[in-house]
Amino acid sequence: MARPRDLDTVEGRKRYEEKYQRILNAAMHVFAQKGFSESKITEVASAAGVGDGTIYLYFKNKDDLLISLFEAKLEEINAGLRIALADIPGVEDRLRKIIDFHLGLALNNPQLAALVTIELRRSAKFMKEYAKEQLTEYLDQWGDILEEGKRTGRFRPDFSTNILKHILFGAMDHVCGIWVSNPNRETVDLVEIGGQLTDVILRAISAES
Amino acid sequence: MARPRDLDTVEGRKRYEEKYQRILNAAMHVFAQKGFSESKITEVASAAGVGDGTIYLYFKNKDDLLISLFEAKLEEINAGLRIALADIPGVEDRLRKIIDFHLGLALNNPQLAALVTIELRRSAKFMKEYAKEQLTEYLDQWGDILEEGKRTGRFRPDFSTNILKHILFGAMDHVCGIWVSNPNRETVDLVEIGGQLTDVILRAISAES
Amino acid sequence: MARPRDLDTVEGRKRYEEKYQRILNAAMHVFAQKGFSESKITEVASAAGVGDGTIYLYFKNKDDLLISLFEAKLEEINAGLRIALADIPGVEDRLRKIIDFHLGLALNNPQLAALVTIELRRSAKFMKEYAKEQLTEYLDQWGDILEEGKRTGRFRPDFSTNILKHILFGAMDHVCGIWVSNPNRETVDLVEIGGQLTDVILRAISAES
Amino acid sequence: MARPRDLDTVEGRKRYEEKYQRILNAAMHVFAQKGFSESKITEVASAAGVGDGTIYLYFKNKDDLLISLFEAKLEEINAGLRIALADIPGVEDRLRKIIDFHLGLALNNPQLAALVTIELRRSAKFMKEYAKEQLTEYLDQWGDILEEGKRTGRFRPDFSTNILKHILFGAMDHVCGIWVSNPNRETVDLVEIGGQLTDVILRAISAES
DNA sequence: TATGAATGAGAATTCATTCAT
DNA sequence: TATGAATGAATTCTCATTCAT
Repeated sequence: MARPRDLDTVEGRKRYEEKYQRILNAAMHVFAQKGFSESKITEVASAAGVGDGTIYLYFKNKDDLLISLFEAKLEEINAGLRIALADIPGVEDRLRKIIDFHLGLALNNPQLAALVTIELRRSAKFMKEYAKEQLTEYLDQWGDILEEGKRTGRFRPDFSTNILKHILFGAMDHVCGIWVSNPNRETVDLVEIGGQLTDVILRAISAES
Repeated sequence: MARPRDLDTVEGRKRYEEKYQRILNAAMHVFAQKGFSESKITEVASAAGVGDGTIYLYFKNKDDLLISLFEAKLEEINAGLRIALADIPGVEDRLRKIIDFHLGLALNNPQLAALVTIELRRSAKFMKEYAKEQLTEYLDQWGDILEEGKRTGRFRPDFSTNILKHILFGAMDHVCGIWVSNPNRETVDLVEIGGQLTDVILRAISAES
Repeated sequence: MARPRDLDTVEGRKRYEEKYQRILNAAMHVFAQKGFSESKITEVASAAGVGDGTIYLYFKNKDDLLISLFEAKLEEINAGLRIALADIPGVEDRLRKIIDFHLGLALNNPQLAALVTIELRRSAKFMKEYAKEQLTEYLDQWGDILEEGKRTGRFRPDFSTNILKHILFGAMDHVCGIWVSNPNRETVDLVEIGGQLTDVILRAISAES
Repeated sequence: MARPRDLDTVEGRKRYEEKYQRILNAAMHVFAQKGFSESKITEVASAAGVGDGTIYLYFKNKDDLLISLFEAKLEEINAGLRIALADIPGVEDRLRKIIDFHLGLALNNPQLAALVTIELRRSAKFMKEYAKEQLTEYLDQWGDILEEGKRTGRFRPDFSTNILKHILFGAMDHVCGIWVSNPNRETVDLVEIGGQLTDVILRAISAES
């Protein structure tokens, strides 16, 4: 692999970035479609409109392509969530928002959602070395809300933030996974699901009961 | 593949069954360890203490081995759950039991839990064609309890059984997945998690709040 | 391979011979159907109604099965031809007879004819080491007639017996091969072919022209 | 198999064609030597001086290699025969030429002759689906001469063109086959054989006898 | 003798990766 | 930089042969 060398010119960096993203997007589509190990580099290359060899100018190998894909997308998602939550005051509303945001991810990019739910788990290696950091940050944003709710007395103090954030995430992840892998996706109502989940969780943790 | 022909003698059927299970168990260990597509038939064979070719006397191909593994184990699990719930009267206790049962699966056979959480999702093909039936039955046992709780007035009537069973299952599945893939497994307390989850869910759906 | 040991009892020899022939016939059918290298020992065994291993009590290996098949059948054919020609006086009639006999082979046992035309050539090894002797004897019976015709003045003296017998055999062999491999065998008239060939050859070599 | 994509540049097409022929020739040698089913792809690859995988860039699989080999060579032969007969006026001379041509094929390329005589018959599949067309065209060129001889009154009208062309071809094919598979090839005189065959056939079908 | 389950050497084929252009 | 033809290691699966029963 030889990373392009004219990265110091603005021109060059832009061209580099553009193709890098193009490959990443192609990989996302192909991997989501057939699964990582059934996907061929050639398929990704032709989906990206580049030569097979070009992939190796931008990524170390096939594994690195998957890793980079997760890194980039998860980072994007984390940033997105941070922005989405930025100006929402109440913890209940923040919780509502975070649930909507997660469901929105699946709605807007089922390809990526499918990849994350299915392939991210595939390899403990990826899980541990690369994606974990980003995933942890994502989960922490959930945890922060729960923590804040406890602190402000809006949420009951007697549950483990750490455990509950996983419970919440797992519930959403599974529900999205079902939706994503469902061929007649239209008939299932993600919004309804979001409402139910919000109700359940608020009823369970609200202090005023 | 030439299924052995002396299945009509009791002797023969026993020997067949014994080796079939031996291979299935070996597959479970190997697949759980390295993931399906990273596992080699040779590895499964030598783990089972048989020749490579022998695998093909019992299974059509590598895919069939995975499918058969899921079919057999999920069936076993469903039967186990049915028995476990058989003589428990109250819905709250039944719910408690079902959560314990699921966590117990992970505790008693992390190998299998890892396989189910990770590899079962791998291929929509498997998901849809083979395992779905068994998975549906498993989820239905969850749904039945929720339904019964509503009917008997113990649970609130205003939640969707169908959605909640997925939420519940997803939460547990994720939490088990985390635990299973966690190298320092000992330090995380699955029982504590089970307790928290039960509390949360009962608080959310109990009618008397 | 352990040739049966009770071959000294009449009883035993008969049983041995019977099964030997049974396997040989099964092999003929199977080999003729799918070709030698596409045929599996299991197929021959089940066609013969014996176990796979039993084949190896009667034949050294798969190659030996083919060799033995050719040896047995060609020997049978040679003997048959010798008898057929035994009491025919004139060389013209003998030539006519030999042509009829060859075509009759194809007519009566297309399976074998297909095998001989196709598989006998396959391996120079078989050709040279085993079948050649029998084939040579067969061809010699053709040569003998031509020789005798020359000697008695019925046939022209100016052709090479050795070459002509090959030409004759080749012509017949090919024509039979076409017929054998022809799916709508019925519509082609082997008898007509025999007549034409006889006419041509007699016109070419008769002395009285 | 991924057929090279730069076939639109003259450069590329030439390089492709060159390697395609190189592999085809290597296959001819190897297949002729050991027979198709005894030949390994690795052997063909190393005989062609390419990697194993390269074969699969040019041919779909091992069978396709054999089929393509026959298609290419038979086409070449048909074209050659057409040219050879182009400017020969008399039917007797044309018949002589066609016999010489066929024997010349064996003389000049015993490898190919061996393949055609032995392996082309191997599989009825190949025979019927692929090679038949080319073989038919070849035989038709024989038939055309016989037909023309009848029409012009040079040949007797009382034989079946259709049958005789097969008789002729069979005779030559067999004789070539013997020669090809004969280790001490030098001692047998193909030219002498050609002369004898021509004499016999002309004596048999000429009208002026 | 007869069996057929077990074996494992062997072969075709795939595909990530390289590298000459 | 970009390409895609070439590679060959690696893997699945087959099937002739063996051997315990």
